[in-house]
Amino acid sequence: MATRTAAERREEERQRYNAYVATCPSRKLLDTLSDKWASLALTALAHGPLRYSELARMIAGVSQKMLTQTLRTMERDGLVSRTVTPSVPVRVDYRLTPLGENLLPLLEAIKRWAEVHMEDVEAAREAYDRRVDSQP
Amino acid sequence: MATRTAAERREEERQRYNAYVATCPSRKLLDTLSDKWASLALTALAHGPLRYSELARMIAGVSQKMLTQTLRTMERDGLVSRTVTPSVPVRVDYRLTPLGENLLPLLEAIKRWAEVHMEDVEAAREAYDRRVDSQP
DNA sequence: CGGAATCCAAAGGGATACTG
DNA sequence: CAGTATCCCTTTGGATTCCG
Repeated sequence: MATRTAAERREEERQRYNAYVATCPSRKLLDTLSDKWASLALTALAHGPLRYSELARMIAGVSQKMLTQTLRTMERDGLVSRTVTPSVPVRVDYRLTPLGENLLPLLEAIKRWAEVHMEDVEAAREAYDRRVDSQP
Repeated sequence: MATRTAAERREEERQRYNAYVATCPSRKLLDTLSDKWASLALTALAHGPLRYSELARMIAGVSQKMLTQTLRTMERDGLVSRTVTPSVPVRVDYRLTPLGENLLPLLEAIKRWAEVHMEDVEAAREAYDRRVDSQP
């Protein structure tokens, strides 16, 4: 049956990739960092704990769904901790764990590389686009 | 017209994010590195140029479409260069540019951080999952 | 050999409405 | 306030086919 075979092959490929990700720490870390809002949340929390609504305001453009999802993932990964104060209304604070703080210097390194080299990338892109545009 | 307004709002959000990405080098860099196959291609090319088919074999699990797309993007970003030898059949080699080579140490830094700390992340995940599972 | 073009399924993610 | 649940559009990416 062609359909089933194709689906199975797809599943195999997916698992091959997952297996790779599972054994490759760098890949796992990149997956975490590149989560659309994770690095933003991480740097937002760099200077102290914040409430959910404060985070939502600082990370302009994030939807409530994605903010919650991002924070959950980061909590699960041990990068942030979540503290509920059972007042009325409830108050929830997020703060970096030591592990999360440990990640900040790496983000800094990424930022530094980017600040130094991204204009070269920009220039390369423009040059590339000019080349392509001038080709019929 | 509700439909049009919703679509416009969505478009605005998208552009807000794009505007942010455009002004944030770190975010741009993370977008590049986290491209599912970019870091793999980068490290595959670390020790010298490779042909298209060689890359395809080294990066097991990548589809031809994604490999091509990744290489195009990296070429546009000035990270790799593409050389066509017009023989029959054609031969195409990819190699890192100086800019691309310059990125390798950063990948190394990411790899080192991951190797040192990802087991903490693993442990945090298991602890988190145990906590959640034991809650009805 | 090294692609480009097309098609389609699956995942991602925003909007909205509801809850403790 | 800080979420959860649902709906549904958009994007991603694999499979397949065709080309120089």
